[in-house]
Amino acid sequence: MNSSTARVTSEQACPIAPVLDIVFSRWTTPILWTLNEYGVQRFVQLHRNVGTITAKVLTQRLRQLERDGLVVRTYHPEIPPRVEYEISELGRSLAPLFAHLADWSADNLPRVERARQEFDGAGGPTVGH
Amino acid sequence: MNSSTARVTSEQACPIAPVLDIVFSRWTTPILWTLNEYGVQRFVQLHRNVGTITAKVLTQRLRQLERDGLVVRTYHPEIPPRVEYEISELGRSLAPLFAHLADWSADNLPRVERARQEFDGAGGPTVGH
DNA sequence: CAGTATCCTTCAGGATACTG
DNA sequence: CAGTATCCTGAAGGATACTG
Repeated sequence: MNSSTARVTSEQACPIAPVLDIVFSRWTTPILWTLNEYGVQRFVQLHRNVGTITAKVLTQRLRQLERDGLVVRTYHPEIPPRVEYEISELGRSLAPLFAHLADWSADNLPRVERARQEFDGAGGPTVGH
Repeated sequence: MNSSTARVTSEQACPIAPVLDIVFSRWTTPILWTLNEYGVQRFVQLHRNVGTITAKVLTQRLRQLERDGLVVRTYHPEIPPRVEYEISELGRSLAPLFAHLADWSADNLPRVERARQEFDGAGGPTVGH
């Protein structure tokens, strides 16, 4: 195995790979975003606010976020039960990053749109082949 | 449909949702990262450097990136053919964002790790239930 | 209310073989 | 070399029904 044939793992190829699973799994950004915007919410409220997600998947993602320390779950043993979800301090530390992303989006999404139209108009990769 | 029952789309719930498909689709960050680090590369080189990705999927992702204007593909009609991939200016504009992400990772990945161990050690969500 | 438990479908992505 | 063409599998996620 020499350096010209060695295959590399995606983690080696990309130092930010590990974070992606944590922060950018499906539904995690809508969940974190609404928790950050609207504060503490019960399960049903979150369900309504996060969009067209099923209860099963919402639960799965919330468990993952709780496990990773980005969200705090509080169970109140009442009847009927009350469960509240809140973004943690660690979760809140993502806010500047999300803002950065929103800025990039505002600045460059139009360029992406134009690139797509050119590409589609020209009819595929690299005209002439 | 009143405000207490209205269901919302994930795009409404999360302004950054549209960018995620563009920038954080699977394999896009390793591809962009290596193109940014090592400069212009031919298909096979990229294939070696990006990690354990198949040629088919690499082609798919490269097409998407080209279409979105993040990558430039140059076809040289020789025999054998030579194709070179390069990150575009638009693609390069993501560098600060990726750096931000790398910083967050360096600062907070350990916290995530600890949170996971606590969660797993405690045996699931919210002890007591 | 806040979830589970099942069943089911889809489809991204891998393996393999082939081509201009 | 730089891909495409096929086939195939597993795992994510939706629909639905049920429970403490």
